[in-house]
Amino acid sequence: MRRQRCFPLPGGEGLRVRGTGANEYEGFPLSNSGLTDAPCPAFTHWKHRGTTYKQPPCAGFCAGQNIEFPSLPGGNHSRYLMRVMRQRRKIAVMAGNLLEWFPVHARSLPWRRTRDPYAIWVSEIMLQQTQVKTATPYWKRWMRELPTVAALAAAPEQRVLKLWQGLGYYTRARNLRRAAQLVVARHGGIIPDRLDDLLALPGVGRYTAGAVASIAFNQPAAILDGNVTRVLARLFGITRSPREAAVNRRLWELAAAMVGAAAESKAPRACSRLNQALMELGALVCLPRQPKCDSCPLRQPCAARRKGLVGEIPAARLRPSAERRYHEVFVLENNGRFLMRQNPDAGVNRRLWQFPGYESQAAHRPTPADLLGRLGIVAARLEPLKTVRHQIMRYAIETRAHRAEFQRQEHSWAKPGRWVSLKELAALPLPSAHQKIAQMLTGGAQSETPSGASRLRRRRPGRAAPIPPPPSGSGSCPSPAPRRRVRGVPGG
DNA sequence: TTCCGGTACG
DNA sequence: CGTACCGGAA
Repeated sequence: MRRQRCFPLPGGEGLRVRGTGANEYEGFPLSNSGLTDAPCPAFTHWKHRGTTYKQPPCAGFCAGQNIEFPSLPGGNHSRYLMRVMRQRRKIAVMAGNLLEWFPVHARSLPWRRTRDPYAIWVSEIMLQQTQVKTATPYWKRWMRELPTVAALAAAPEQRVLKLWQGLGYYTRARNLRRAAQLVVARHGGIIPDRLDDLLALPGVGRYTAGAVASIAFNQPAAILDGNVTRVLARLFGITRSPREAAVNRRLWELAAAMVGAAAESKAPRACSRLNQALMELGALVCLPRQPKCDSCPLRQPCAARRKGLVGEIPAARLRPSAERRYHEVFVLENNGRFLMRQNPDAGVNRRLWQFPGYESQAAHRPTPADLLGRLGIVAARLEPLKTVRHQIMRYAIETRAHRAEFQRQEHSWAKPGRWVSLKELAALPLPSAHQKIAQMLTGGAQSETPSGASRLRRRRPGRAAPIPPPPSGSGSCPSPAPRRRVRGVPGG
C-alpha cells in the first residue's frame, strides 16, 4: 500500500495529490455546509507514530501534520484532499481580498496610528465588550495620563479605576494595572511578543494575546472575537451555534487559516492587517443585523449569502428574560458633603464608590423609617431625585436615588462611609448608575466621560480630605446644613 | 426592551 | 463548561 503525506494546513507547501491534477475535480460538490470537520470519508483508520487510530485527526481540513495514511488514488480520499485544497485556495483568495480592502475602507482609529505594543494592548483591553466609539475618548485620555507600562504600573488603583469609570467591567482595569506591574517585573517594562508570555498576563486571554501578537508584532496569531466569529460563521455558512465547543474550535481553525494565508502574502504587515480587516469587516459591513452585503468584498465566496442564511447566522443565543431588581440609594447631604461608601474587595463593582442604599424587592417610596432600619441613619426631607435604569446580565436594575438631609447616625452597626465634598466626589470612581446620580449634584453639563471632564484631571482620587462629620452614635445632631438647591431636582 | 460580548473563576 | 461582570446600541 502506498503512503502519502497529509500536508500541514494552513500554510505549507501546497497539496499535491499524486496522479490527479488540480482541475480533475472541478465541479466536485464542495461541502459548504459549514462544519466540515467530518472525517475524511475514505478511511476509517490512520497511523501516527506507529499507532493505528480509528479516525483521522482531521477537523475540517487535514489539520494533523506529518501524519501518514493509506492513500486511495482517485478514490474518496483524493476527493477529500481536493476539497481541502479548494478550501485552502478559497481562504487564500479571501485573505487577499481582505488585505486589499482594509487600507481603503478601514476607519482611522488612534491606536491604528501607532505600533506601540502598550498602546495597542490598552486598546484591545478597552475594546473587549466595548464599542470603538465608546472606547476612543477613554483610550486617548488614558494614553495621555498613563503613556507607558511603567506609568501604569506605578499608578494607584483608584486613579486607574477613575480613568476607567464608565467603561464597565472594572476588573479589566485592575487586571491591566496588575499586568503592567508584571511586565515591569518580568520583562523589564517591555511588552512580550510571545503568545505564552502574553497569555500569562492577567486579563489577557486567547483573543487579546493573539491581537497583540498579530497587530503589534505582526505574528501569524489567530484572533476570534465577536466580529470575527460572525464574519467567519457567515463566510463558511456555519449554522450551528458558535458557542458549541466544536464550532468554536472550528472557528479558531478558520481564523488561523486566514491569518496563515495572509502570512504567505507579500502584503506589508499582512498578519496585522488581515486580523484587523476581519474585525473591521464585522464592524462596518458584516453587521449583526442588516449586514451590507452589497458592499462586502467577500460577497462572492460568502456561503451564508449564497444560501440566503445571512439572517440566520450566527445562531442567536437564547437569553432568559431579565429579572427586575430595585436599588434604593440615598444622597445624604451634610454641610455640603455627601456620604459615600466604597465597595468591598469582592462582588460587584469592587472597590468602586457608591451612594449608600439597599436592594428592595419592588419599587417603593422609602420612608425615614426605612432609612433608619436599613442604614441606621436619621434623615429629614426625603424626596425622589432621579431614577436610573440599566441592565446587567439577567437583571434589569432600577436605581432610585432619593435625596435626604442627614441628621445623625443611630446605630453603631451601620457601615461607615466617607463624607466627601462635590470636588472629592467627582474624583471617586463610581459605577455608571451612581455617576449619573452624582452628575445631578455636580451640575448636569459636566460629564465624567473623558471628553467632558477637564477639571478632574490631575487629581489623585483616594486621597480625599480627612473624613468629616463622623456619624457618632452619641446622638449629637450636626446643625442642619443650609438647604442648597440642586440642579435637576424637580421643583416642589 | 432586547441584544451584544472576552476573561476569570468555580 | 456555566456563570459573573457592565454599558451601549438597535
